[in-house]
Amino acid sequence: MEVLSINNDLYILNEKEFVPKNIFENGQAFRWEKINDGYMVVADKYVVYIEELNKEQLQNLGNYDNGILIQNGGTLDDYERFWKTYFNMDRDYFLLRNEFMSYDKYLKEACEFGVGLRVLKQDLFEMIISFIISANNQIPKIKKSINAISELAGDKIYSINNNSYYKFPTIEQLSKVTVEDLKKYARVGYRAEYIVNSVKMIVDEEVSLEKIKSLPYEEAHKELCKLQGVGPKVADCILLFGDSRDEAFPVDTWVIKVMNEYYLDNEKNMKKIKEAGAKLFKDKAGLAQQYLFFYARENKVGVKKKG
DNA sequence: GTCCAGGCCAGAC
DNA sequence: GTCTGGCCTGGA
Repeated sequence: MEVLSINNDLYILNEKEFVPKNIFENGQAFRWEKINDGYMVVADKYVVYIEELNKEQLQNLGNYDNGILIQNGGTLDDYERFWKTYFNMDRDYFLLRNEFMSYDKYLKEACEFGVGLRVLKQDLFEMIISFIISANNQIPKIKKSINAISELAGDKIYSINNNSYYKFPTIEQLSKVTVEDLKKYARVGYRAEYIVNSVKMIVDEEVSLEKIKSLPYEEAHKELCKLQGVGPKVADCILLFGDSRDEAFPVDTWVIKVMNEYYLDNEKNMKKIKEAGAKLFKDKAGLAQQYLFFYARENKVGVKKKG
């Protein structure tokens, strides 16, 4: 793997374990938009366009086998300080998949299907709010709500043509937004109270984000569940995508389907499904979950066909 | 009009 | 502790 920065654009070269679709369309991130063959992504203070390089571009850069463009991603310093962490570039996904492929034939198939998937390390506070919104909701709506909240309270970071992009608000900024505005502009419905109350609990340090980062997984999970609108599934998403807790195993409808299709027999108890995940995949349950989830949703595993 | 979506909460047992 | 019904909203 090699990283270049040319004219404020970053290039990640000769890294096969990096497929934008498998990273962004995997339910872990919401601040992206499919444009042409790539993705417009807002992360921290950055607004970037990410796409796979074609043969000509690879040749011009110096005969690389494959590569990713992060347009407007910044300098190598930006890479070291932000992108490297955001994309978890220190994790060797090739090794990880090889390990998983020896587990069982289902995980093997999911790992082959999901080559290039990576679990992001995003901002903890942003993940808390994002996944409170995600409950009983669908991705296009979640994305709209989060963009609206960013526009409502966050700093403007970039404008192009008539589009403006906003950073996700800080705790301080979001604490000033009212339930009424969240309902009216962000269309989050009954989740508005959850957001306002949870932000207040964080501001008042009834729940400390620093503490959560330092606690062992089980205790961090318990701590997050004190927040309104945060249950077991949402807490696991927050820990997996916002704090790189690989043992977190979010059980959503797709995981219920895929676990019952391959590992369990019509188990409906979420807690038991989660325990099965922990037993099967141990301290890497969250990573296995990502491959299984992606495979299940893309292939509609466990969905009864009509007719 | 009806149904449901990447769950949580409150109340009942 | 475990189970059930209700829920904002927008699109099928």
